[in-house]
Order: sequence, then C-alpha cells, then structure tokens
Amino acid sequence: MSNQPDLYTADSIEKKWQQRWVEAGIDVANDSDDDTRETYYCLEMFPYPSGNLHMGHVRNYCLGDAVARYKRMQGFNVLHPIGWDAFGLPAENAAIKHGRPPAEWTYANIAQMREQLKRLGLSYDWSREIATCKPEYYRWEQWMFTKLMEKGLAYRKEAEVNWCDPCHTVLANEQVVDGVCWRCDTAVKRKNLAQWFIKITDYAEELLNDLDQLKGWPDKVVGMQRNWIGKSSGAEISFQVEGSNETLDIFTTRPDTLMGVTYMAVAAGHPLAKQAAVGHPELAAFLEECSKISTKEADVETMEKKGMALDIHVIHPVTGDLVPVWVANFVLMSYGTGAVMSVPAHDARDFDFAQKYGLSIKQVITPTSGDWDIAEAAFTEAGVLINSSEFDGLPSVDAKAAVITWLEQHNKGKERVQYRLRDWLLSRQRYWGAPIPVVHCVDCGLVAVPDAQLPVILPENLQPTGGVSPLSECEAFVNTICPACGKAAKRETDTFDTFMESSWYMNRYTSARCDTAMVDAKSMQRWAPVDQYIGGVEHAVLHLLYARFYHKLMRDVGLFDGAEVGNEPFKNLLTQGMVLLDGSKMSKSKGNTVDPIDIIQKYGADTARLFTLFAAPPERDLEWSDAGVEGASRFLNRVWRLLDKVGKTYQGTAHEKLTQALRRTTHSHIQRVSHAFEQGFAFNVAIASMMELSNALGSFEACDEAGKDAFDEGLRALVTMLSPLVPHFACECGERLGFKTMAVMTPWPKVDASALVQDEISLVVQIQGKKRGEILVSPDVSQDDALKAAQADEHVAKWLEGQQIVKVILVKGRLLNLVVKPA
RNA sequence: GCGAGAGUGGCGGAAUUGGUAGACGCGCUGGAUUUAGGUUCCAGUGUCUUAUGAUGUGGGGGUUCGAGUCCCCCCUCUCGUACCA
Repeated sequence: MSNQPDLYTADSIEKKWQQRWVEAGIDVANDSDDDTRETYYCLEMFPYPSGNLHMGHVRNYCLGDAVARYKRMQGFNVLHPIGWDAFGLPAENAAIKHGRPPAEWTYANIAQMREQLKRLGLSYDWSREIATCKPEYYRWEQWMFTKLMEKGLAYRKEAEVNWCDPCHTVLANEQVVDGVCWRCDTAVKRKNLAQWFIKITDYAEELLNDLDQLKGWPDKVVGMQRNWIGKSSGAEISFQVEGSNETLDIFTTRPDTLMGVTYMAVAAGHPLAKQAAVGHPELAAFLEECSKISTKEADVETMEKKGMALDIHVIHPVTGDLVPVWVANFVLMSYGTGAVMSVPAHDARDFDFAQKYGLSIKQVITPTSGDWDIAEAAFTEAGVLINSSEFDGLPSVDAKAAVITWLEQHNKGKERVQYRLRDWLLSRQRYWGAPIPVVHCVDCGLVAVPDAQLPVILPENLQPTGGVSPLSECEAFVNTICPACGKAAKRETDTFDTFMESSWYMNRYTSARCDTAMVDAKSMQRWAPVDQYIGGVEHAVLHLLYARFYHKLMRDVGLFDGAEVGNEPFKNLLTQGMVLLDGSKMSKSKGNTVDPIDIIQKYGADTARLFTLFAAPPERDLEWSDAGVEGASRFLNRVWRLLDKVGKTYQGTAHEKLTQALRRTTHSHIQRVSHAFEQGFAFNVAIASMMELSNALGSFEACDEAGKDAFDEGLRALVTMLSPLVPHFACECGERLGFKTMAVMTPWPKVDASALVQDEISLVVQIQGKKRGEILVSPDVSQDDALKAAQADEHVAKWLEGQQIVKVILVKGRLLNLVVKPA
C-alpha cells in the first residue's frame, strides 16, 4: 500500500444517496391503515426562513434526524416533517431595505434554505412541507379565531399595552424580556390601545395542572412555565373608604395577618390615587414621576421605596379602625387589584416602608418557638396569631381559613386565586402576518368574517415603508361589505402575532394537505402528540406555552378528542444547548460565525453531523472546534479503511479467544450504543462507544474463517449503528459490505447475549478499598475461591503480610474488597 | 433576593447510577513512513515521586468495607426570575 490513504469522497457519495432516498421514498410517513407499525412523531422547531442555515439549525436538525432515523430502524412508522415559520418582522425590514415585497424575499429564502437542509441529508417527509404565510395554512387560524370569538375566548379591549417603537407594534407580555422588546432590545412603552386578546387566563389552571403530566420535559422548562403562570392563593378583601360608598379592594396571600394592617398602599395608577391628586399638585407630580419609571429601571436593588399619604382613610373590616391610605411606587397596577394591605410586622417590604415613613408596626404573628424582635425585622414566616382578638392562638394555616370564613360571612371579602399570567395580546400593527378576520361595521360593530368568506387573503404585493402598515392604506383590502348587514364596512388591518402560526403547526403536519379542516381528526389520532420535540430553550415561556394552550383550544372547538389524542402537544422535550465560538454564542452581530455550508463543502455533511453530535451532550452548549471537526473526519476515514480489511487473512495461528473477545466487544458496544440512544439521546456517548468498537476492529487480525466472520459482524454492526448519525457514509459502507437493504433501513442490531458470556473475568482486588491487584477468575466465582485466588496473587499477598482479614466483600463480576487489621 | 442546574486532566467530556476515576475525542511528546510539509501508523500523556508508591473529581465535615456519585456546611460559575402583595 502507498502512504496515500484512501479517503472517502463525501461530495459524490452524499449526492448519490440523497437521490436514492428520494427515489425509495423512505422518509415519507405512512398514513395507510394497513401499516401496522407503531407510529413515532419526531419534530424539531421549524425555522424562520432568514435565508441561511446557521450552526444552531444544524445542531437542532441533526439531533432530530438522528432520533427519527434511529426510530425508523427500530421499526417505527416515523413522522418527521419540516416547514417554515414564514411570517414575521425580518421579512418586512428586509423589504424596506431592498425595496421588494416581503413575500418575494420570504419565498426566495425558503427556496435557498430548503436546498441547504437537503444538503445535510435530513430525512424529512417533504410532502408535508408547510409555509405559514400561505393562505391554505393561515385560513385555519382565521377560522379558529372566529370560533374563539363565538365562544367569547377572543375579545377586543382597550388596555394599557406594551408598545415597541422600532418594531412599530404592540407586544404580548411574554415578548417583553426585562422591560425590553425580545426582538430589538428596545425599552417598551406603555400605551392605551384597543387590542385583540385571547383568554389564555381561562386555561391557567389547566396549563398549570397539566405540567405534572410532562414527565419527558426538562424540569427547568416546567419550572419556568409554572413561575410564569404564577398561581397564588389567598383572599380578596374589601376595605370601606371612609366617608364614601366605595371600597378599596386588595389581594393578599396572608389573610392571617389581617389584624396587623397599619396602612394601605395603592399603585400610582390606581383610581383612588388619581382622584386624590386632583387639586393636589405635589401628589400629582409624584404620580407623574412613578408613571415614568420603565420596568427596566425598576431594579429592586437600586430603586428606593417611595410613597405619599393620600389623606384618605379606609375602615378596617374587622376592627373598624381607620387605616391611612398611601400611594407607593412599589405597588404595581398590573398585578392583583393594584392595591395592597400593608402589614409591616410580617412583610419585609412593608416593614422598610413603614420605618422610612414612621408608620406603626403591629405584630400579630409570633414564632411557634423562640422569640422575635419585631423592631429589628419583619417576621415573614407562618406562626401563631396574637393581638388578633377572636383569632388569637390559631396557627397561621388555620387562621387563613378562619379569616376568610369571617370575611365571607360578613360580606367583606372572599377566597381568591390570583395568576400572574395575562391574556394573550395577539394583534399586531404589522403587514407581514395573517389578517385578523374581522370587519368593522358602523352599524353591527365587530363582525367575524364567516367561514364561507375565509380566508381573508393578505395581499402579497404591498411594499412596506416602515411606518404604518401598508394594509391600512390598501383600499382594495380595507374596503369591504359587512357580512352581517351588507353595507360598506372596513376590514381589521391588524395581523396576528406570528406566535399564532407556530402554536399549531405541529398538529397541522399530521394532515398537512387537508383542505376541509384545520386538522384531520383521524390523522391527529394516528400521529399526535409529538413524541419527541427538539429545540432551543429560549421558547420556554413563549412558543411552548402558547402551543400547549392552542392544543387545548383545538381540542375544545372539537377538532379532536382529548381522551384519544392527549391534552398536551409534546410528550418529550429536548432543549438543545447553543453553539458557541470562543465561549460566546455564534451571531452575525458579533461576527463569530462558522458557515455550515463551508463545513459541508470542505468535509461533507456527515462530518458536520458527526461533529455536532459528538462534541457535547445535546442539552449542553457546544463549543465549536475546527480541530474537533478534523477529528470527526478522521474517524470516518478510519472506518472507511476498515472496509479494506474485510475478508483478509493475516499470518498467525487462529486464536479462538481473540475471536471470542472481538464478538464480545461488538455486542457489548451494541448494548452500550443502544443504551446511550435510549438515555436522553446521548449521542456523544454513543459515538465514543462506536469509536472504541472501530478501534477494536482496527487492531483485530483475522487468521481463519471464524475470525473473518467476527470481523464482518462487528463492522456491519458499526456501520448500521452509524447510519442514523452519518447516513450517507453508512449507506455507502453498507453497499460495499453487501447489505441487503440500505444501511439506513437496516434493522437496529440486536445484542447476542451468548456473545457477552465470559468464562474468565478479571476481578479487582482491593484492600481497605484501595486497588492492590487483579485476579483471573470465573464470573460466578464464590467468595471463598476468590479469596483463595487473591491470597495466591503475589501483589496482593504482599499487602496481606502481617494482616488479619476481618471482612470480605465480593461484588460479582467487579471486585473483591478485603478489610484487614494488623494481626 | 428567590428558584433551578453545574463545578472531574491543557481542552470537550465519560463513569454500567455506591464498586478499577479520567472512556472517547482534541491537544501535546517521542518514534516510523515521506525529499519536505500534510496524511497515515506505533508508543506515551492527571499530579507528585529515587518506578516503589503517594495523591487526585471546587473546599470542609459525615455515612460506608468502599463516595465523583448519598447526607450536612461553605465557595464559585451559569441559567431563569423578580417590588407578584
């Protein structure tokens, strides 16, 4: 042989197999009832068609593809679809920049990214491809919206909402991160606007409870959703305003501390505060100051607690005492009722405020054991009630119930559950989105566009300019006839939040071409829910919450039966880590990107796939390494060279033991690789195991037929197990090895238990838990025999000199530990 | 502040769930092949050490015959979240 090693040619091999897979139709999910295989639905979060694949996509889709292919080899009928989250702002921004309509830009990007995905050799069922900007997709979303209007779950309301200037639109609460817009990082403003909402709050309890079903989700994501929903239980209590018929209503989680109330605090935006500010310039100025504080600036550490007395008093519901009302900058209008009862003795914040303004502090809870100096700090734990007249002596838990009962009996309050979750604001003042199917009629008001007139098609040829949505200036679109009375009317020109499209696409894939319904019930039953969903953790409380909600909405408008399909859209969730370069996230703005296409051109798709799967566990961040890519490529070439050893006989005596050992290695690696695939798709571990098998095959030299067979068996298993990860490469190897079917369609190898049996194993001998030697024994050796063998071993014997064995522990197949003491 | 997770060689990371710590890969060192570089192959590679061993999974305690793994305390980092009443 020359010293020019035989390198496999990725480029031609990959093209060849991609074509063959298409011809064989192996990636198409089978909808036929005759197919008796169990179904498996594997889904990766679909991409926004930005135009170019980045490494994050590559990682996401390689993970998903490995899962899908593995499940196919295990005999599942796999659904593995792909599509485009095609509406959204970047298309509009690009349109403004290039002077082309967003549609054109979007469709061109889709075409380009589709080709890039195909170059990676991902096993998608392209027959189900969807683009959410197409009327045949969004018409069902419009249909759904009209159903929700009918049910009273969709409504239009004027409210204080988040407004982003650069994006020129309102945002949902979930899209405001640390007070700034999730897309452009600009501080959001508060504006009063009439907007469309859907009542996700009606589903708060179910969304919270069903989190318990999501055993296959990372705890982290479940926890984030739980926090976001933010359920708290307590009481709503009414305080009569002195000299008025009005009441000041508050929410508290600590009704047991009711008797310790020494003042009330309301938000700057509270009606009572506004009322008091009339003719009171100083107070008005303070309210003005509070309203200017953006959420970003409201940093707990830095912001001083400030307030002003309102010269209003309320009457304590139990004692009848007069309680002063203050306005305070730490009370939020957007949570609860915008007012709180302040119990400085038992709330740290109220305590600070009371101290600052010299308000009185009344202790009503005492620790069950020990003392507490209430002059020092608030006692915020549960305890026993004191200074609370009829409630004295009750533990906090019982006191809560007792106070609520008292309030209910006296009609001054009631038990209440409070959620942090707000209704989903889903109208956007943008052009490139699905039109909200509503007509504004002077006589009839808001009228839903009837079924027969759907879809309301978005004109695709408009040119946005950056200001007002071109839709509102498009007369052909705006002017219409009221579906109810037939008179001239105007269309709603707001469009849906693009999270609407991504909230149900996973269900649409089950029947992507269905044109009679949003989803086909039978297909839902066959495929849904998604067995394995894979994507970034950044959608933990955005997309993943909306999609869970939407799934339940679809169920409740009767599109499928929750008992049959399930009440949750994603059974298992894998949140993959980011791809880093030099320790920080790859991003265009930082200029630290590696273009996947360059890697594919240089090494081939399989090397790119192998590296991203090998370099880190799926859920952890992956540090890009050119040297690591080289290593992945080297490994494939090593396997490639192994093919030359097939059928070769080496000089030497046939050694039955070595052949047996190779078979044992092969089957133990089949076991380990299978295990790694099953345990959270630990592809990095699986690949390491395959590398070991490859190394074992590389150093094996067959001297007889049995040896050649064992080598062949090991290599075939290796190639088969590699095929979900590096499918083109594996298929080419498989063909050279004379596989009957393509490697990617070959059944997953089975462990031959008999090959794992050993007649002699090496047993570690420990003394006082420290390794002192190794002995060769039969695997089911008795403790006595093991001890004898250990004592006979010279290394061990040295350590036993002058020692008395007091205890012997044998761990079958692993070790023998001797506990000794000086004789 | 609260919640969750993580700390293992020069680096990415393994460890059959309490049983030989550092698999596998990268990097590095030496050697072979080569005019040379690259490729490939062989050997080595936690630390200290007179080669015998000692020591070693952020630090300190504990349970155990035996701890990276379990328990308690502390430190550091990452992520999420926050005046939520």
